[in-house]
Amino acid sequence: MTVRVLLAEDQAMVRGALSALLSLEEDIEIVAEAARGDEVIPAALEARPDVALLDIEMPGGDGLSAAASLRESLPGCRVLILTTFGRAGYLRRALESGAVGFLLKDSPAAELAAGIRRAVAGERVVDPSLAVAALSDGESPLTGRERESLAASVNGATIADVARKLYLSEGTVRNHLSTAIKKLGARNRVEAARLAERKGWL
Amino acid sequence: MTVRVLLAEDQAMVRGALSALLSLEEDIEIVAEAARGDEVIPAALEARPDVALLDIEMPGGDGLSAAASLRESLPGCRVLILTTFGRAGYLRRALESGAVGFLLKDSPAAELAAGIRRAVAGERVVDPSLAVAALSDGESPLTGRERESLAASVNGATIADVARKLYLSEGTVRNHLSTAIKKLGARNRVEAARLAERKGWL
DNA sequence: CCGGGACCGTGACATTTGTCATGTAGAGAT
DNA sequence: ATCTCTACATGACAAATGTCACGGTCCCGG
Repeated sequence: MTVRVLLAEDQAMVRGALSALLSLEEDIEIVAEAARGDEVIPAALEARPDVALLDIEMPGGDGLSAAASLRESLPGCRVLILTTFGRAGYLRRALESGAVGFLLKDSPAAELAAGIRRAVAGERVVDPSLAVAALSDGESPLTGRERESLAASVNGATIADVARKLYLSEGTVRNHLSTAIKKLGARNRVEAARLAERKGWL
Repeated sequence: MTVRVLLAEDQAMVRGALSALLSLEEDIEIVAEAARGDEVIPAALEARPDVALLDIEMPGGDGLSAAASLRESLPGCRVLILTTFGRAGYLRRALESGAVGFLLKDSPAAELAAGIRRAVAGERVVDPSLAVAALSDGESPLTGRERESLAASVNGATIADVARKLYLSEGTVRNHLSTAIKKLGARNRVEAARLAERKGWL
């Protein structure tokens, strides 16, 4: 009885390599591949996989929202998230989205097949060190507006730009950014954005 | 006659997957692996590969400088750079470092083995679209000090911090950043840094 | 109902950042 | 020798950013 796997990963060479890696396993079969977030659902409906292996960072919609929709349209399919970044916020959101596991590309290659088998067996698959980090990092201290303001100013946008985008006064945006900066112990909104980003709070 | 390959890539799972992919080829053999930049030279001296496949972004020294040292300590070994980012500056620096090829992780998986064979045959291996981009992007318009000032202010450092680090007056740093901003058509030093970074000019 | 308390919104004010005019030094052309 | 061009350095000034004190709304527990 082989496990039917859908593989979603945007970098073609990595996708092909992972496919080769999994094809070495007798009991695992790649039945569908996706290069973009919005290709996941159609491919899954077509191929009916037992397990979906999703990257987070993809063009056309990220893996977390794909996981959520997959949860609805194909409830029997277990979702495993496979990503580069061990951000606590990612893990939390992944589990909220109905994923049963969270693997890091930094982990040994052998854990991939093992994780798939454990997912099929109904277990949760989470890197232990990552779970600890998620607990210690905890929840985001940012309020909704603070998060929005910070997120809108990541790529060099002016405060005036952010204010326009959020339909707020410039003073208000400055204030939200200021409190965010203080909460995160940063010197700038730039540094604040970097820190929040790294924790997965954006 | 099999090709002996060294594989340097920091993400263990990707490394294992690429290894599996290449092992499927009859005429290719992985004789060494490295997870960090500074492991490349020792591993190469030990295993004497015909081809070194190097990622750029690695802890412990990047793949470009590893390529340069490899050029000296093992001149017979062809160097192929394998990276996520098709930045023009990366390509230029890679070729300056003595690499014979430059592959993108976005390319199809089949190009990897093909690229290795072409490298062994003495050909240059460069993605054509990337070569065009490199030519159109051209050289960096930034002067030395401008580049330094920008690079020092990427992660949210204050102008005062940058001035201290470079032993300059604050006004001077402001001026270098200002010209850099104007040259790149940016609104901020943040945006300027992002643009320059993406072109590989940092 | 009546405080807290959390979140949001705003303008005044101080600090930081970006722009400009100006000056110096070296390299190459005339 | 002089002229020109580029890179570098600096301080004065204008514009953007960060901080602060203040109100308003909503919700929850007493």
